[in-house]
Amino acid sequence: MIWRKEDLRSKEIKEKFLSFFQERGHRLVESSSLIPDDPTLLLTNAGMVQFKPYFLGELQPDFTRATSSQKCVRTTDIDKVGHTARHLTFFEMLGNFSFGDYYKEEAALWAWEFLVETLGLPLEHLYFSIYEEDEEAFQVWRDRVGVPEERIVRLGMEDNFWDMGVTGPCGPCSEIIYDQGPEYGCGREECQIGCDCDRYLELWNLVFMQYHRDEKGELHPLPKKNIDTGMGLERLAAVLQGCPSNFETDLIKPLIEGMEELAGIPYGHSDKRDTSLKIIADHSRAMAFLINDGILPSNEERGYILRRIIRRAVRHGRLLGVEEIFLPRMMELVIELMGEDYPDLRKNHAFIKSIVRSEEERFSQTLRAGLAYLEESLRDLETKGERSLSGEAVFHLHDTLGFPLELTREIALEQGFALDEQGFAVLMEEQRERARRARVEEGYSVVEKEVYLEVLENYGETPFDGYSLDELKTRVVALVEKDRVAASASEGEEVEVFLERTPFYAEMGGQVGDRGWLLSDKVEVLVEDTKSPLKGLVVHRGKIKKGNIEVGDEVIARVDSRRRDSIRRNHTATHLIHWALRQVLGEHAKQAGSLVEDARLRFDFTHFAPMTPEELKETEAKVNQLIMADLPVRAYVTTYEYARSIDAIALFGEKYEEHVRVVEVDEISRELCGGTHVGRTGEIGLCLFTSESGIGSNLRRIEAVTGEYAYKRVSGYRELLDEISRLTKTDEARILPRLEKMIQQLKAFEDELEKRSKLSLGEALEQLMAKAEVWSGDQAKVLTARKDGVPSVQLRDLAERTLGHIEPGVVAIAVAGEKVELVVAVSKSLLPLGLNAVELVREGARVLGGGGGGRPDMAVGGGSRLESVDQALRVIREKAISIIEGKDA
RNA sequence: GGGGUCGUAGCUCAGCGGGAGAGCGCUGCCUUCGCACGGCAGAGGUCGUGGGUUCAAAUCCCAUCGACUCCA
Repeated sequence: MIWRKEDLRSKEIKEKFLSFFQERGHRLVESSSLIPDDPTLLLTNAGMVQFKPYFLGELQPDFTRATSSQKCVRTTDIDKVGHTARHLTFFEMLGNFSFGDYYKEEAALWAWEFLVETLGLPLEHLYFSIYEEDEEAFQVWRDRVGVPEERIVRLGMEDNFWDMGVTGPCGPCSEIIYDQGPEYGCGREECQIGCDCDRYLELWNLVFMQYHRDEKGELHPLPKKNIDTGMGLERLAAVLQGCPSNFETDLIKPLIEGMEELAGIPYGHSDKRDTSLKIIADHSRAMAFLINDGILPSNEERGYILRRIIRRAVRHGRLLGVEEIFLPRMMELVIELMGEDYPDLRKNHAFIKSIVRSEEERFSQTLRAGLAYLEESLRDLETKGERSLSGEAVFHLHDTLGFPLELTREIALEQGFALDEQGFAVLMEEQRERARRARVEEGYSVVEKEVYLEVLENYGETPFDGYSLDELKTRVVALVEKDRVAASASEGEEVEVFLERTPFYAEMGGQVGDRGWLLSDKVEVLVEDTKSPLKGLVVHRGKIKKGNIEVGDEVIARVDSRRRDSIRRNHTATHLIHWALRQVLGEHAKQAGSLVEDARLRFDFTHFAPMTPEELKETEAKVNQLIMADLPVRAYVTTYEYARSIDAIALFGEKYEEHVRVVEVDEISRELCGGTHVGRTGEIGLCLFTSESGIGSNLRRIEAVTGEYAYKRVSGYRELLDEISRLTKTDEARILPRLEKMIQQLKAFEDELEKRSKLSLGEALEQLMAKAEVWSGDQAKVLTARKDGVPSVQLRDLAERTLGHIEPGVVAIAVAGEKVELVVAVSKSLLPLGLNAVELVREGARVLGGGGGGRPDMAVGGGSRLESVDQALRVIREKAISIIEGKDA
């Protein structure tokens, strides 16, 4: 039976929850972006994600209790969405958190108070699960909260022990479960709490973080214990609103209704159709929020998750018989429904719709191409009398054409074909294996890592002074040669040098490592690259040009400052480009990677279409305006918290320390960045874009040059122009009309030439007839001739026309130039005699040391033995005559 | 990061070592009061780009650029 208190709108539920915990000393923290700061996570999939650094002890919050309603996307159970009452890809997670503050007792008491006393959930529907070994939790629930013993259930590691991965904080958890009644169950006898069906709904999970698990898997008690709880808003709303599933709540129902109208299909009449409606409603929410947070459909990482969600939704739209583009309409509904709580949605409204539309259109294309291939394959099978589509074909559809497996299966079955899904699975696994193998080969080898670790442990981190200095006096603290620690190294050897402190910038954040020299009275080392294999450790790789080096030596470390200056220019220019792109294209144009070298820079960013020439021009112009404005560039170190509060651009997916470096260009651009920069933008001189290209769907790349490299380029252009105007014998301003005219003339000449060559073909024919050898039999003639200077494209024509003069007969013409070309034409009427142009031309070509081929009535060939032309013609002639006579006789 | 497929006329594509083609679209003419349909004629191509192999490359090989797609 469905218990129902009153219709509590989900908005009110959320407010009640948040104010409940605010009243109990919790800081209200806003939902963070779906793109987490944490590089180990693709998406924000739980309420605690933004608090993870606090739990790990990496950052200290200025509060110890927090509460939030966090938007989350979770796709691990995407296949279950629409089939169960409770699975969603997008949901809002209500949570309260304690960072070393209160623990189990308060967490449990408040949870009870909120559910039972504030919301009035009836006890007879509630169960409390605990980790089987967690006596403390048992006592809290029974003795402190007053839960009857029979409503407390003990579950194992699988269900009630929580961790963040292999190592790190972890602990038992306790779930509050809502029993929806047997009619929601699977009906099996063994159905009980923990069952996979919809009867026992896990409503609220309280995690008691009390251990730290080390690399060996051992548990150590944490000095400061934490609480992390999470309750799905949709599930709670479903319970409170008396809904059989999440989909009937006021959070989702309007979307289902919208889709009912779009498809003209009523909800609640067919399980299959209901599933599609549910999937579309759920996925619509997810895609709107993902795009809203700046993710674009792509073929990798989070963009790929978004793409899959959109495509699944489209697919189910088609299943419901909606053939036209419908997702943009769904986006409107999502925004209408949730825009009040998430005002960004309204702001990005047009953008979200356009992205969804273009992805839906693109997918329609994919479907069409796949369908064509599939139907053809099935027809082939039909004619061969087979009834099963091969694993290769299914894989090809999926892998290359992006055609979903379920769709292949469905269409094949419809037409009475089976498919080899096992074969498909094998191929799929191979592909996965390939990708995994390729992944391991990155980074430093184990041996290298160990050496570096040894150095780091013995000598500590290398302080970097390169922001202000290009040169300083320092001491060699360690040397590594051929992956082994060494005490000294001598002339001619490759060596890795570790210094007490250094002005050399190690490759990081897309900026290449510095080059330069290590100098003293006794040694000269050319540093070819600088890297940082371990955090804080700088290794100078180079070659000893002169003398010997020893640990303990005093050296002057001097960076190649001309190269460094070029790098500075490019790095600051990169920030300017990032800013300008966002101005011109919109906020969605985010950095997706960059490379800063001395000779050029490369900037990758998210954008959904190739940039137009106008956009490129405008962006480049904006960058150069900033350069001419000669703005000051400042860099300073501050706390991560503060940097975020002033909206410094951080790269998503990067991990930041508590203290971060901020690089500002005047009041315009502000980014977290560890790189080296110019002091004022004017130093960049000039920034020229050299290319814009696509590097994946919705990923673009701009390459540019600055400073002396830009100057060199411009001066190269000028030389090119000079050269062109010299060649075209005109001045710069008139080059274009001049060239247009020349091209026009050329075209006219070509047309004229073709006309004339048709005429001259007649001439050639006459000349050829004049010196041709003609053999006349009763039934046919054989003509052979050599006629040099005929272009290959006309040779066939000439042969055909010659044949016209002697019909019926055989014509063989040879053209000698650099090589010899041969053509043989045979009247079609003579083919029954056994004459074959291909055979004849091959006989001749063999003499010339070549080969040939074609059709029985017209064949070409050739060879390189110029001296044998006459012999080749003779061979063909004799062969042809003998066949004709042979048949005559 | 690792794979796969595709780049041929304005569009959709066939051809996959020896004549660069089809359908739609376009232009003109015939038919019609006019349009659609139909008939006839025609324009339109560096076969993505650059190398190589070959007597011969749209076709095979390599590189490169672009589009699509799967896996991580």
